Amino acid sequence: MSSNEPYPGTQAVLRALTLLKTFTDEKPELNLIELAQAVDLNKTTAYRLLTALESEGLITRASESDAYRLGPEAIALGGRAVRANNLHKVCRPELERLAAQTKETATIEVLSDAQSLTLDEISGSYVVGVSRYIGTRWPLHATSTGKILLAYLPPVALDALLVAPLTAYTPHTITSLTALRQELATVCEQGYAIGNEELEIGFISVGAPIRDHNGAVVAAIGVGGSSARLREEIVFELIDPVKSAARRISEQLGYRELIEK
Amino acid sequence: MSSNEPYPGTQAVLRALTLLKTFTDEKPELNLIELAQAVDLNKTTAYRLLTALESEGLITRASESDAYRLGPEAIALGGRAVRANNLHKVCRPELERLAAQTKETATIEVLSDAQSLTLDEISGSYVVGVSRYIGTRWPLHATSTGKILLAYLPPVALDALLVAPLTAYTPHTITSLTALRQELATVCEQGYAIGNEELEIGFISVGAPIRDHNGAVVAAIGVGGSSARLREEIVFELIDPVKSAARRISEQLGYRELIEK
DNA sequence: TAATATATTTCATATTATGAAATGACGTTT
DNA sequence: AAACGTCATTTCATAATATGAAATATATTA
Repeated sequence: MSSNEPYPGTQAVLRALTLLKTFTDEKPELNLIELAQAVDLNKTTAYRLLTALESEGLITRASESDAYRLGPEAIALGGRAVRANNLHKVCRPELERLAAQTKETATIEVLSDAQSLTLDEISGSYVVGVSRYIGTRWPLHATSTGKILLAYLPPVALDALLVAPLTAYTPHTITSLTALRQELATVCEQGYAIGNEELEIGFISVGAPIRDHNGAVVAAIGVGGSSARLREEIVFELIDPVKSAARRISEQLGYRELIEK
Repeated sequence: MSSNEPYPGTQAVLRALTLLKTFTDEKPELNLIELAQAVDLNKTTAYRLLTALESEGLITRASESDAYRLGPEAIALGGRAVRANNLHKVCRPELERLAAQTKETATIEVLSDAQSLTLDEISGSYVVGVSRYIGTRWPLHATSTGKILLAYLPPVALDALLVAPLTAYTPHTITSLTALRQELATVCEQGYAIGNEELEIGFISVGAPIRDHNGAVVAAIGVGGSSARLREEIVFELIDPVKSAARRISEQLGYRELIEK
């Protein structure tokens, strides 16, 4: 079977899932017509699928307007998905330790869909809000953890992901493919990556690779915060804690560092 | 249309969603046969639906075994659902309902800056003015909602907030730290708090905890009014409505009460 | 090597999803 | 108050699509 032909007999399900994915942070509430247009479905069909999704709690409707939005069951599902990931279990205590130690926000990220997906997050003591970014995806070339995830990729996989143009989020974003490859080489050599206001002005972070028992890099751990606090010499103080946390997690995943040089 | 007959033309979608819900914290990894049996589906049908879910990233398979588990897209979906269902949106209709039902004034409050901050308010029919207190902060130890917010705090955080002296606003205000700790224990046990003219003579209220998808208490909901109306037996009639409203809001935030005893 | 257990594919069939059109609900304009 | 507009919802004839029994592939165990 060709790899991206839809599996036969799944049209309705695929359409329903596409509807679910239409809800974004930018447009979290949509009405029937908007949804039908966005996914190019007949209004009636969209309505029927939405009714099914609603009956199972995956979407709800604002009581006043009758706009649809993602529902409680989606939240519960996401929670179960996070907890099912055993990476999450192992990383939790290390994230807490890292956040406590540095007073900055610590996250673990995995590669998902050519982006960096935040699996878990602990806010540093400077921030009140909790886990605002779990489940969010970030561009790989503009974050410290993203660069980690890229840097250790096998060449073929890397080539597939490194395609121009690289969106410039700030004046610091690396936008040239050669410059990025250069940076990734440095990252590999150092064993950590720094994200210096490349995604957002005012945000600086440090990331390090998490390896499984085969030595494959399966995730990245990072800490970051406001550039107002993290002046250059302070950023450097984050490197060791992050690398140590990454090493301890990797060890728990069965990774044994090679002794030789 | 009868209310719990499935909407026609949605069999496949409903079956797919049922499959998704089969993954739990206790059994986060399932193989084809287990899944098919659990939801009483033909093996082939289950397989086809799973393939569709997998192709959209809602489920993945452990690379070694070929067991299914919830995938990254489920995490991403959950994240978006959390952000789309903020407290304010979810609470609004429940506040209105509570105010209509009890004819008293209903509010939601969150912890902010060692005080209880009124996020939203709906006046009951007995009160003339409307939402006079949105954005106001109240002492934690002298209100029903404040005591709720304290009662479920982790010990360390509680210790940081419980510092003498506790200002006496009325003769009923709890001013001893030990008495307050005692009261908070009772509140936890009961699942509601009563504020009996502790902030202001003539004002009585009942509060209950609102939990997010992690089970953490993130807000409190309360109703209250004049002690002239709310004689003891009437106050007790508020408890159930408030607790129910809190429970419904929590459910919408993705909280799933534990089933076990 | 055979046997077992599981995943995957095939394919004829009719059940089920589909969408055009009609209707309903509700607010806004004339 | 009537006419209009917008959007959600229902109806229903039709065929496209989901279905499941059976066959096959793949891996693991005896």
